Amino acid sequence: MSAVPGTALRIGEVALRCGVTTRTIRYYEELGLLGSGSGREKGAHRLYEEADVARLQELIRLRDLLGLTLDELVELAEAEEARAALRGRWHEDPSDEERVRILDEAIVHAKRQLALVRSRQRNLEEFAGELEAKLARMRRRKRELNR
Amino acid sequence: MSAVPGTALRIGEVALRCGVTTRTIRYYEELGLLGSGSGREKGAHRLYEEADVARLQELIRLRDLLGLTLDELVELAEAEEARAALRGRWHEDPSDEERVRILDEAIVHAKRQLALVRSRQRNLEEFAGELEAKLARMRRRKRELNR
DNA sequence: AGCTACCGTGACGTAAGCGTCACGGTGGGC
DNA sequence: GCCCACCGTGACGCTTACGTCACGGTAGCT
Repeated sequence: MSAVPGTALRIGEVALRCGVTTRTIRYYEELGLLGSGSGREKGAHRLYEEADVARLQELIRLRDLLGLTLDELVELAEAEEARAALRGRWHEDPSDEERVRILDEAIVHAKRQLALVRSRQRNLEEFAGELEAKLARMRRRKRELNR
Repeated sequence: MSAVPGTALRIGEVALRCGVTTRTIRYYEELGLLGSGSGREKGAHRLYEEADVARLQELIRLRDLLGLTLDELVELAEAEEARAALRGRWHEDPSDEERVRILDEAIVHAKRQLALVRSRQRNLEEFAGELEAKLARMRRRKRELNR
């Protein structure tokens, strides 16, 4: 939500790009999932940039592909924000040990998400396998009929 | 729901095995997803067999892995029941042409489900790919720090 | 300044998917 | 026959994830 000029999107645009409604975006902000970031004057329009769109799209993917609830997304986002706070210190205090620690945390986080995705993939593969087997059985029976 | 003796389970057992509550099972029956099958006397306990457990587990998988709504499951089940009605005619009227038609319908159905699963797998693979890339970037930066 | 299209902020509404009583009935072991 | 654990049947409750007004404000264009 920092003020990078030239990439200012209004809520309607963001909603369109992400395939959700503006209501959803405001709701997610209310839950603490999205910006609300650097205080905007009361009544003023929300402004977003590309990074925010990417963020929202990732949230939607976690929701739709992995079936995470919004509460689970909030937990996840809280962990991310803790790391974002660390990232803030990245530029101020460039101690290399500190940087390695920050990276390590981020890596652990990404690995956890990846593990979730992989697990879901395995479940789907098992399911697919059973469906293939069923299909094979039916096709065999059909061939036997055609003889 | 046919009367195969020796495999009679009560609702609580089924719930336990499938990781749901009895309420869920009754609700699914109310929606037409499960037996209610060959009329049971009013007030009598529901009885299930292994096939019913398998059926419920498949429904739960479709719900959890693919995120289908119960309405979508109902549509799916209605199509299945139409085919089950056909299967009834399988043994009465063993015309080979009829059997091929029945098999063809079942095959189309299984293919549709499989396509759904494959599509979901592709989406997950894309997601996993992005996560891997992110991980690789972070690991590279970490190595650069350790030099 | 005025027009138009979009936006912000409550606040109430709603559909899905069960949870949770209350109350009476079932059924299998002793 | 009795007991105890489980079940059936309503019926109302609840949470999640937004939908849907109403009403006033904003901002870019002219």
